[in-house]
Amino acid sequence: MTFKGKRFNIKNVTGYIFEIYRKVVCIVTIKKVAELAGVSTATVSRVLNNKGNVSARTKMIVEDIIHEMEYEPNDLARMLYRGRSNMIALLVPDIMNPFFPELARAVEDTAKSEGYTCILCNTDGDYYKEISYIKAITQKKIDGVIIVSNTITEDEVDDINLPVVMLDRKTKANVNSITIDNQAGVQDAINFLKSLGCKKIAHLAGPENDINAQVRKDYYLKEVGQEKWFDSDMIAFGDYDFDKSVIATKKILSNNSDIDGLFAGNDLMGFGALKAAYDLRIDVPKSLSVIGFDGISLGETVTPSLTTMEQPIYDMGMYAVKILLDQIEGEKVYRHKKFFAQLKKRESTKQGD
Amino acid sequence: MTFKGKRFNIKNVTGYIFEIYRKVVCIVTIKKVAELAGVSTATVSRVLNNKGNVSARTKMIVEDIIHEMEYEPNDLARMLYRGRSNMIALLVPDIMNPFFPELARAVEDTAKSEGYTCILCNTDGDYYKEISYIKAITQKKIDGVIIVSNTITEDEVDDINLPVVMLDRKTKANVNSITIDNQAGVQDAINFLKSLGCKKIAHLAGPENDINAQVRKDYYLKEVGQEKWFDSDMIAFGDYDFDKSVIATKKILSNNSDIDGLFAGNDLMGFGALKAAYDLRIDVPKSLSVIGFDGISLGETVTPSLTTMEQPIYDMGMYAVKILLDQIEGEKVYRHKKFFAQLKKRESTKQGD
DNA sequence: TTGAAAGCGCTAACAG
DNA sequence: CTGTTAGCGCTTTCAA
Repeated sequence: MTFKGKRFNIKNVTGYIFEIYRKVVCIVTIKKVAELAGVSTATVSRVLNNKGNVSARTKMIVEDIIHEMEYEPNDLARMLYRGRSNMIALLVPDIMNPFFPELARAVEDTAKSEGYTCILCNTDGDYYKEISYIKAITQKKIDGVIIVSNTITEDEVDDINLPVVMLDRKTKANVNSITIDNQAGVQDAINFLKSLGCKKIAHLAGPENDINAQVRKDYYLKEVGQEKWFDSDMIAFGDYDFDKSVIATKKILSNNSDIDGLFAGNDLMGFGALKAAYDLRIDVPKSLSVIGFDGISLGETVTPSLTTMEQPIYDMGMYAVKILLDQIEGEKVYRHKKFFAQLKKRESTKQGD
Repeated sequence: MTFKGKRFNIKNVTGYIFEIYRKVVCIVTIKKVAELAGVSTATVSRVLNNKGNVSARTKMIVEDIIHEMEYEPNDLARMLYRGRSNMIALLVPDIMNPFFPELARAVEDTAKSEGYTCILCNTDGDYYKEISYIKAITQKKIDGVIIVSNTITEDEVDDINLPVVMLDRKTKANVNSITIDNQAGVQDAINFLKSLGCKKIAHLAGPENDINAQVRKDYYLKEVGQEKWFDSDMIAFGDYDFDKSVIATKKILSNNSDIDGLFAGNDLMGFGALKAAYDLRIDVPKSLSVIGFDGISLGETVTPSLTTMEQPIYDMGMYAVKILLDQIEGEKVYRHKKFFAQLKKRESTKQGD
C-alpha cells in the first residue's frame, strides 16, 4: 500500500492515523493516551514515571501509544501538583556587563545538569525592578533565586519566601552567601605592583554606592595610605564604567606624571585605564603597570592584555547553584562560602622574575 | 497593648494574627482568602482579576484580606488553566560570546515590558542540546522561542510545536526570521577599506560550518576575487575564536607584508587581528586598517578601538520578541525582517575625510 | 496489577 | 451581585 508516495504496512498505517489524530486534535493529554491504550490515566502515569507496578504487556502497549502520539507530559500540571517548578532565577544588574555572562553560563550549565531551568533577570541595580522580579518569581513558584545586588536591603532579602543565595555580598547569617575575599585580593594586587618596583600607585575606584567597590578602595587605602607619596589625589572614580574610567585616568595621570602603577577596581575600568594611557602615549607596562580585578575573559583580548586579580567566576556560579539546590531539596544549614582571587599576570604589568 | 516591643491597636493585632497564620500555614491560597473573607473563591478571583461584578463592599473586604495575608496567586495554576505560561525562551550558542549578552538584554527587556519572563538556554551549537532544550520548552508550555543556531535543520524547526523566530538565519517561508544583510554589510566594509586606499585586503573568516561566516566570506570573494593582487592566501580562518585569530593573522601577515587592510568576519576575530598586529609591531591603522563585523560594545574598549560594521543588535532582539509575541497572540502571517549593518568608524582604520 | 477518585490552585460558565 | 460546579493535566492514595 502506498500513500503520498510513501510505502505503508499495517504498522505504518496505524502510525499515520495517529499522526493525523495528533495534528488535528492537537493536544495529546494523558487522558487520550489512556483511552487509546485502553487503560486508566493512573497506569499511564505509572509508566511515565516508572513508578509502581505495571505488567510488562501493559507497559509496552502504553509506551507504544506514547511514542506513536508523540505524547509529552504537560510540565505545568506536574509543577502544580508538586508545588514546584524545577526552575531557578538569576538576578543580575545587567547581563551586558562582561562579568555576568560567565556567571550566567555557570549558573545555567549547573542548573541544567541538575534538571533545572534558568530564568534571567536584569535589574539594573534598580530597587523596584528587583522587588517586582522577586514578586513575579514567587508567584511563578520558581524554586529558588540567586541574587547579585548592591541595592536590595537585608530586610527585603529576609522577606523573600524562597531559597536565596546572595552573590558578592555579605549577608545576615540566615541567608546563604558567596563572596570574594577582597582584602586578600587587593593586598595581592598592591603587593604585586610594589614587587615590580612601582613607587606611586593610583586607584581607579568603582561607584560610591557599591559595597565591593568601597571595600576594595578601603583595602587599597589600608595598603598604601601610610606611604609618603600617598595623597587623596591618588584615587579616581571610574564608576565601573569604561568611558568614565578613561576620563578619570587621564586626569589623574596628567596631574601626576610620576604614577607608575594603577590598580583598577574592576577589569572594565582597567580597560579604560589602558585606553587613557594609550591616548596619552604613556607606555604600558614600561612606564605604567596596570592591574585590574575580576578576571573577565575579555581581559586577554585588549592590548596590552590586562593583568588582573582573577575571580573564579565560573566556580562561584556553580557553587551558588549547588548551595541553592541543597536548600531547595531541604538542607537547613545556611552556607557562606568565600572565594579567593588569584593573580593573573599578563602584559599590562612589567615582567618580573 | 504591646507585644515584642511593638505597639498594637486592634487593627494591628488582626494583622499580627494573620501574619502568624501566614507563617505557620505557609501557603495562602485563594480558598483560604475566600474562607476568611466569607465569600466564594469565584468572588476572590473576580476581585483578583478585576473582572465581573463585585459589590464595592465585598471588594474591600476581600482586598483587605488579600493584603493582610499577603496573598499572591499561584501562577502555575493560572498557567495550567490558561494553557500558557507567559514565558519565552532564548536559545543561543553561548552567552559568553560577547554578541549575545546585548541580544539577551534586548530580548529580556522587551519580554518583560510585555509581561513575559525569559528563559536563557546555552546550546553550544550542539545539536542534541538544542533538541533537548526544545523538548523541555515544549513540555513546560513555554509560549514561544527565539533561536540562534546554525546547526538545527529546517525540518527540526518545522517540527517545533510552538511559535518560533529564527535569528541570523534564513529559513523556510513558514518560519519567522530576522537576518542581517550580509551582502550590503560586506560590500560596505570592503568599499570603505578601498576608499581608504587599501591595496591588498585580507579576510579573517569564521568557521566553515557557520552559514553567516560562509556568506561573508563569499561576499568578500565577490568583492575582491577579481583583483590582480588577490589569491587564496588572502583568507585565513579565525573560527570566531580570539586565539585562533591571533595565530591565523600572524601567519597571513608574515607571509604577505604588503597587506594593508583586513576584514574580520566578526569583532572577536577583529580583536585577534589587532593583537596579532601589536605583537608583530605592525602599526594599526597606519600600516594596516582593520575592520570587524558585529558592533559589540567591547569594540570601543580595545586599543586601538575597532572599526566595525555595526549590527543593530538591540533592535534585532527587540523585534524578534515583537514578532514572537504577535505569533503567540494569534497572528497568522510569518515575517522575515532584514536588518542592515552600519559602518562604525573607530581607530583601527585610517582616518579618511 | 489496575482503576476510581480526590486534589494541586485557579478561572469561568451557569444559575440563582 | 454571588455561589456552585466543572475542569485545566497530572499524580497518588485507596480499593478492588
